[in-house]
Amino acid sequence: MATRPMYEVIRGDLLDQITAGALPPEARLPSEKELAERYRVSRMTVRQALDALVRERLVVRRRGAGSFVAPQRARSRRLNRLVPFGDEVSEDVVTTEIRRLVQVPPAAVARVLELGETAETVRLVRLRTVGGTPAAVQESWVPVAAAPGLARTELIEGSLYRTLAERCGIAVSWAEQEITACAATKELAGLLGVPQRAPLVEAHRTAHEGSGRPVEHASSWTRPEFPFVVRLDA
Amino acid sequence: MATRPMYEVIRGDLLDQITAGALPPEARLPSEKELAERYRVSRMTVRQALDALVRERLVVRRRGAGSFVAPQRARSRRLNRLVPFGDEVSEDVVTTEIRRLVQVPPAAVARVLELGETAETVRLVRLRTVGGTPAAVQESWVPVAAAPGLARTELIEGSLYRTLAERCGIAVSWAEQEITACAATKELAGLLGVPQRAPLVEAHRTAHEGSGRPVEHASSWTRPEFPFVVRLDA
DNA sequence: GAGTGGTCTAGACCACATG
DNA sequence: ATGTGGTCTAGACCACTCA
Repeated sequence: MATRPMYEVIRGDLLDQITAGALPPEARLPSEKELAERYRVSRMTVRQALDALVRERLVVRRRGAGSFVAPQRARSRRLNRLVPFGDEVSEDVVTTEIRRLVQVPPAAVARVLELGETAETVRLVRLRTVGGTPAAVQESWVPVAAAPGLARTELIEGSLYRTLAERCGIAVSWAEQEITACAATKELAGLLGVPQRAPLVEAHRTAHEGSGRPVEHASSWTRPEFPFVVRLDA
Repeated sequence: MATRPMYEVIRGDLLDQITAGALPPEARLPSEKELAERYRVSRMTVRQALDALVRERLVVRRRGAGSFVAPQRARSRRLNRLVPFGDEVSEDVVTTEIRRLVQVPPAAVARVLELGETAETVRLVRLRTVGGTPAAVQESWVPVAAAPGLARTELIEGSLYRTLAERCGIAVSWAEQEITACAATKELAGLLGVPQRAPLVEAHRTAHEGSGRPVEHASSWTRPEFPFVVRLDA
């Protein structure tokens, strides 16, 4: 019996009640004391559960008053998260077309991946389509040394990160992304179905595993109808 | 004596040692037990201090091994934070030119600010200049009702948020931002010194106070040499 | 095996919000 | 005045890492 910690259990129960609507936005949660009694657990353990929900912005605490489900607008979707492309963009059907080859990357890419100038990478170029219209081109480089086998595996549902996780044992944990704008080159214009020199959203991302080792560098070009959404905190 | 909580004191001490370099990246911190003894405090209190540093990504824990200062590359600047424009862009000299007037905003802006169709706002248009070259145009709307006095106050160092905080008692706590691309209109091209139809980074932001009430809606157009940088987590 | 962080207890006193 | 969350104690057992 792989027994989860009690604070995880409590957090899960409260999360279920919040997402199911049994605890609607602004509703008061049971007090810490009451939860402690209900779960036959000490108050510190209840606080661990609530701490997690507060960090996830689902709950706010008010000293002297109680803990409350966060107002809807404070929740703001799954922002600043690394999510598969499909989840990023609505509910429409997402398809992916792939080109893949093994090659030595440009020097700038080798540098951010902390590779020597001659190390090989798997280069993936994907065309993402949403509801039938082309939305984005993504070009990724993954060091061959980091993910042996990637060159010979099919991508799981077009998702590089799922493939790295389930086929190569590499868990991407965080990434830094630069977002800017550019004019469509002739090639991008053709792929994305926009006029040459049309404005595109250009992004450059470096993804890392938990240890901090870089495992992917990617560039993407997206039609402006598909903006990036970011949450900022003070 | 406004006595800070002990876990804040401990966190502060460790933070100082990390930023001063006394505890360099990858260095092992004293064990929780040792810190507890040193500060004459229980281990749970030490853990509160370490929890905070872990959330700030300055420290990583390894069960059975110890707690360590996070590797440099995992820290990644002050990302996903609401910072004054000057802090966003390097060390260059930033100047600001301001136009300000009171007017009823477009319907789309009124809606996100949760205002009636006839409510007035302070509209600020700022031209941001970095090292002498124009970098961005920012257009902000702030409800007059939320910030009475804003219409008659000078901005503190060109910063709307500092002014709201120090002159109007409004603490902006978080914002949601949409980033996309557009082609420079004739007017933007003139202000930013780029050709007409040149690609620009376009962003739309709604900022909220802690209570969740929206206090600003802003749009900005930035030359692509000044990208947005975002950190994403799994 | 010794030391580390992960989880948990059963209390306590305090500052604060609300009726 | 009552009840809430904020802070803190002085222990405990466990799972894990490392020498």
